[in-house]
Amino acid sequence: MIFKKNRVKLEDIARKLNVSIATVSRALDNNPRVKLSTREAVFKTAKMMGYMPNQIAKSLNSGKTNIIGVLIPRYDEPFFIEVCRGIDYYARNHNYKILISSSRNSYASEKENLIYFERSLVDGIILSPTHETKNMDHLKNLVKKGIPMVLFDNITEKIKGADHVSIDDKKSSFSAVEFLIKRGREKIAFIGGIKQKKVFQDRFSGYLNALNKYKIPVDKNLILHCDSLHREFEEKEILNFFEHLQIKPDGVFASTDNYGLLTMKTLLKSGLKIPEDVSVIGFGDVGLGELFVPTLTCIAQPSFEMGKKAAELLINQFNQSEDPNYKKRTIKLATRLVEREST
Amino acid sequence: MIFKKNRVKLEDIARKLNVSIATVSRALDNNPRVKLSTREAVFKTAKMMGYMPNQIAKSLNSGKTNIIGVLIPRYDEPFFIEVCRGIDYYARNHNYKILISSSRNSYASEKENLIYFERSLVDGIILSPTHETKNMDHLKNLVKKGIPMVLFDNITEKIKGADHVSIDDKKSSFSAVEFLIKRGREKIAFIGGIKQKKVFQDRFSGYLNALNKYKIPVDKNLILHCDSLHREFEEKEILNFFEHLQIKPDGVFASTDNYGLLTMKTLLKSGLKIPEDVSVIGFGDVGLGELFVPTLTCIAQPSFEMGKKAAELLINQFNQSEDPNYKKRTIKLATRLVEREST
DNA sequence: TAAAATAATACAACCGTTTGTATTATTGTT
DNA sequence: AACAATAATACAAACGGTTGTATTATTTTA
Repeated sequence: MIFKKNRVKLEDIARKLNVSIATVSRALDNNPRVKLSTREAVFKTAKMMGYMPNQIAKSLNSGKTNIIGVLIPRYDEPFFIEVCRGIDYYARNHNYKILISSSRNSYASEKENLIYFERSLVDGIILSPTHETKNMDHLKNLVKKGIPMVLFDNITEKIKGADHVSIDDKKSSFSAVEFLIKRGREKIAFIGGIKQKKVFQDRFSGYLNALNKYKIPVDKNLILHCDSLHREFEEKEILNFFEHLQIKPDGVFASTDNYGLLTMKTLLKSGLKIPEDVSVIGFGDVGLGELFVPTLTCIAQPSFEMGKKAAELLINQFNQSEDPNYKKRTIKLATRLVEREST
Repeated sequence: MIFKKNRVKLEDIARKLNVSIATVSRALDNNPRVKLSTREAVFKTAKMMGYMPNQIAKSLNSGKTNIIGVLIPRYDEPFFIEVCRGIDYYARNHNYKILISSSRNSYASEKENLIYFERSLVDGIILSPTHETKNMDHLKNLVKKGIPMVLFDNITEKIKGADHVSIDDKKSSFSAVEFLIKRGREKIAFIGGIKQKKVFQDRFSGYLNALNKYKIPVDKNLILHCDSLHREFEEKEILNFFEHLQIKPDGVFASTDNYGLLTMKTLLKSGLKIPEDVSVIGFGDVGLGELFVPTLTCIAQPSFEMGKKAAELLINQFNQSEDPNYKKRTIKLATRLVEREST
């Protein structure tokens, strides 16, 4: 690291001006304790020498890094990227940077990443637990140590001392399915994601609740829980499911937009017309739905907002860190149904 | 930052065991200079007390952060996310972390972010310049200071002392257009991106070169350079373009997959059949093309590989940092044409 | 013009590690 | 048992800043 050795530091400026390091430090901070003329000289010299403060040294003695650790289950999911954008947006405006990491759907990796965050002294953590994360002790321990934390999206279990941001998955999917039912659909298929994941469990519950309310019998054949962790396999799973279906559905509730698109693709190929023969509704609204023909009706989840809110809650925690009774919050953001051509 | 105050540090372990801090430090490092029994006691106590090394202090001391700064023009472009995944993959395996930031297509923000990277003492930088970045002085200065750097994707100008990774945009788009021509297409439209951006200029050149070679006259009406910086507007631009076209094209070369999909959507809506009436070919292969019906033929750009390669080059630079004559490299990764249903 | 008040600056400790060197403890040799 | 050799550990400086307190320089006051 040659370049780090040659860095201009306070000492260099001090030597050049024949003043102490402390004076230079205060001068750059525009501290009135330093004579104006000295301050000006320091500024000038600092600029001339190309001085750049060493953030590491600052952090070491302030105990603050101004970095928020963000842990998501995967990068290749537009929802998470949107959330990150939201976090970044809010954080940037409040002088924080974000350090994003992916747990790649692995509990072990989640733990590892959190350890790294802790070692690096991030000021706080925002994360969405993986589907493998059943035991929350690693999170509870961090919170117990006093590390500010906000959970979002897939909240299996609430953690005392942390904030939570999510949507009401049950209610949202209920209304999606109800929407199909009110349009006269009765053979409604469900395409879910990894069964162990809370959000998908909830979306499934919502589906069941809606059928129940309208006294529509549940047909197990119309239910698919995808469990591919990678894009390439999802399509095959869905294709396979519809190919082997005896009864053709007249409606499909897909628990993500991606599943919704793959469903439409499969159905179209099998010769069905959307929405005439079958209506399809997705979940997420991550920008994919509008690309397709027909465009996909879906439950719009406010991803960017979710990120912004998570960052806001976290930064509030920072500012309240002196107050042990600061009340943590659980926020459910509103979703809405965006009607497009597929229904 | 209460939690940082309560952190267990070497001193606490040292005090408990009645040894010096230096001994604890060496013991945890498994240094044979420390008696085995002492080492064991230190390990045990460290574990018991929940010791976690302070990365900031380590970095200050070593002058190494083990962090790679990654700067991309935008988050909401799957290509960049794929590149980041590739960087992350390689970096992770070599004990580096990545700090991703977005310049949001702004030259000013690019400069700001680089300053932040420099202050934070990242060990090196991987970036894709924005379309606004004409003057490369800020990059040259960093390189001159000795900061390892790798540029990828949109390389306006090569920087002496940095590595470069990209594809051959001209050749790739040439072959895309040639492919259409060989299929008998003659009225081939071009959908480009921001004109100021090198990659799009090159893709346009490739288009022109192909027409030239096959003596097909260039029709300005068939050429569109999109300059929306946000998703929402791109569709309108493309819709508008095709609506006002007098002559209907029999082929379209879209310089990104997203443009390709939007094009297909527009053409399908106007009643044309793909690929019967018009063939469409995209660029990127970022996972969108397979969702659509018909699936999109495209030039596949090895995004993940590009990230991996960039990280590899950067980390090589780290290891050669003592050698001022270490030869920097410019790598062009191969693209390939993936034929799907749209042609 | 000397003492008091205040402005300007310097000194030194600290943040939590690492690491070269000095010191002390233990072992081996005769 | 005395000394050398070696093992084990302690001391202290360094990384680059910040900040409380001490010191020096200047101005004000009587």
